[in-house]
Amino acid sequence: MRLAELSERSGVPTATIKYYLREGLLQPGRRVSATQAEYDEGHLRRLRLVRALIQVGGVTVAAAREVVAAAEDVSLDHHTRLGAATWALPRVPAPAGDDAAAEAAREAVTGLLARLGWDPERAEIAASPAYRTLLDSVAALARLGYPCGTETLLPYGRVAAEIAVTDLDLVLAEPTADGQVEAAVALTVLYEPVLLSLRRLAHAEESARRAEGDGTG
Amino acid sequence: MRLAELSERSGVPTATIKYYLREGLLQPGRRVSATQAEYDEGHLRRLRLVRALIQVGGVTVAAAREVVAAAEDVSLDHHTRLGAATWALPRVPAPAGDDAAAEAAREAVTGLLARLGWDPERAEIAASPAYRTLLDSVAALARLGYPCGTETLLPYGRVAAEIAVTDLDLVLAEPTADGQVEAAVALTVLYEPVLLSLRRLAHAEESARRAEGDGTG
DNA sequence: TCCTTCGGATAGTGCCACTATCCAAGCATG
DNA sequence: CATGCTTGGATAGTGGCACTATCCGAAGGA
Repeated sequence: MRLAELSERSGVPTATIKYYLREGLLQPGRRVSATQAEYDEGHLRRLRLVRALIQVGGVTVAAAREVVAAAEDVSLDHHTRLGAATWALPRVPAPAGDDAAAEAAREAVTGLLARLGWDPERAEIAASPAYRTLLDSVAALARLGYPCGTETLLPYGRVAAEIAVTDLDLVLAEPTADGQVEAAVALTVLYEPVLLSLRRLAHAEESARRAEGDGTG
Repeated sequence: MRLAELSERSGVPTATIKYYLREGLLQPGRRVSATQAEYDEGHLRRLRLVRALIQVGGVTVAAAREVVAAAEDVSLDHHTRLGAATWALPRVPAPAGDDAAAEAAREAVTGLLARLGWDPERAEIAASPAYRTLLDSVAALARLGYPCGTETLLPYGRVAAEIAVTDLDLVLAEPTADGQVEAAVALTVLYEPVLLSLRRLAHAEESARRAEGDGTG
């Protein structure tokens, strides 16, 4: 199909598709003449994924490029490619920190990993962007004086472990290796807003229940 | 204290504090002369909260203004003020949608609420921004062909309900009403990156375990 | 007195995700 | 073959956002 058709079927403006091509989020089409290129279903599928990552997942264009590059890099082993989504989302410009709160955060998180039985030496954990984000977020909580010690974090860690099992099952349900990689990216990122929204709704539900229960609501 | 001291103690540049004052994220200080104003510990605390919301929580300045306005609006009842954080974070510019995927999302989410025993008529749920975000996110998953039916969503809903109980306990542990409101805002927003980071780390841990377990490296 | 500091106002910066315009090379029709 | 529309690539511009740099007159301090 032509670029115009790719645009029509995906709902993405041609100008935006050209931008994505320039930025390397999409492989160039097969050149069929000096001024024409041919795109296939793979391009359409990739385009839809990229759009969802950016619009729904809130991923930046630069991060999306990292993600898709890792996901389609066949020189990496399957396990590494599955982790692609995890390794490309800072989302936080690291508000620095070498104060007491940062130290408390380090301590709380180290204790948390121990309590969860997660290996703190594992490179996938200690060196990951998510680990930095976790430290920064916990430090921010500490700076505001809110409880965020190991015991406070534990329920969140348990819940994360539980969800991860569900997530992995969904990913591994995909029949092909490439399908699993794409699923890992899509499900990791797109279930984030789902989870956060559900948490907020659960807050409303739980708060309303308690208000009703104690007769003050 | 003067604006300069407020800046020094919070680590926020004076120009940025002025900007926040202009945008209504911070109450003006007590005017002590035509060119001087006095700020107190309350301003410092509020400033730290706003900074954390924006830098760590990724909240926009406009949304932060909504949140703090609702949180300090004494004309609202306690329950409504506690919900302030829930009501001010679109984070997603609503990618439209009245297609089959949107319909499937509506159906799956309705079923989910039923299975969780949440009241779909409750205004705090059905009318909340989080509900829209949830529908949009599920629709995006459906558009990509990933499983997101009621049964698939159920584990995430259960986990959200579980976390909400923990969250509410933390909020209600605050002794004062104002403290609870601020805690609701801070903990709702700042535990989001904590939860998402932990989920990513759990992915890495779980994936590595499975890879070790089945001997494929 | 003189010099710094204060707070308020205004305009500008840098980044990001597009988006509008232009261009030359096809292709399609009479 | 002429004509006009379409295509894909290149370039520059737009709008939004979160600051940030500069200027100003008034106040305070040595």
